[in-house]
Amino acid sequence: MPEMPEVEIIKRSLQDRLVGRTIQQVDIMLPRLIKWPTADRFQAITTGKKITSLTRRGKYLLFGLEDDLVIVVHLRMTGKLLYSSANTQQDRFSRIKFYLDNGDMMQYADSRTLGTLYAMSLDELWRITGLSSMGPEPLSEDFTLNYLKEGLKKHKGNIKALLLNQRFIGGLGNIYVDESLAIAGIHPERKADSVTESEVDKLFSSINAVIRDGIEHGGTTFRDYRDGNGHSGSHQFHLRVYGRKLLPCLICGTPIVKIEVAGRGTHYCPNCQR
DNA sequence: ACAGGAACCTGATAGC
DNA sequence: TGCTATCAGGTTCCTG
Repeated sequence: MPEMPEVEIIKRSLQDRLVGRTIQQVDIMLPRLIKWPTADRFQAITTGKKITSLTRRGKYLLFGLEDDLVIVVHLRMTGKLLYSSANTQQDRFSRIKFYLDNGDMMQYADSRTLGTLYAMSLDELWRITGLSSMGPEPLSEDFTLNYLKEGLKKHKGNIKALLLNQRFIGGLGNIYVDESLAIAGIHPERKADSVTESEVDKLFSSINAVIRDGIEHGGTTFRDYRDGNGHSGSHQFHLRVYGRKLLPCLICGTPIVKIEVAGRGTHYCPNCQR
């Protein structure tokens, strides 16, 4: 469900409330969500630990704990982290609860149960391949125009699949890729190596702009995305193509088309994007 | 290298 | 109303 802007907002909404708190109790209602180590070990090594930091890498959240331990969470499609008082009615899809030393809790809720959680020491993070092999993120120093240019040049496949590949760029997902391509005027089925110099320039700035705007608007709430306090974002009101099938393009009025590319629903303007 | 499909899962919604 | 099909902000693995 969430892409990098949504995960960033979740991080910001939880950071101040969690850092410094101690995890007093962990209830795991759905053990198979724990991918490392076992659910029992996860519970044993996190219980009683103080949370020392909360950071994000791509779509992963990393809860730093004392003793150089870390809890890693990937929300996949429908995962949520919700902070509340411990006696609040639990979410309908609550799967894991972290009870804190101040009488509050953070629950991991997930309707499709595709999310993944890990607990390990910092020097074991290499075990999470999606994390350790992740490419540079938009808005970061490592994500340069030249990196994008060279990467596109080397790829024979279509550009949408490449932009979705987290090894190439960390954090982009289906919505923000469609939006980036729309602003840059590039058809999602274009071969990556066919993109021209001036198009790469536009794409580079559109990727950064779309991610920056997404964060500024508190994320995109299309269905069930919420931040750590249960609040919706508003970037859905700023989307150019995603979810706008048959609606007029905001630039030229041509109806937005929806097709399948790289196995994902893909929206674009057939007039503006070539 | 790359495309396509399946798998992991469940819920909301559209269509009949 | 009730059944069936389709789709979903993600990632990984397998086959051709």
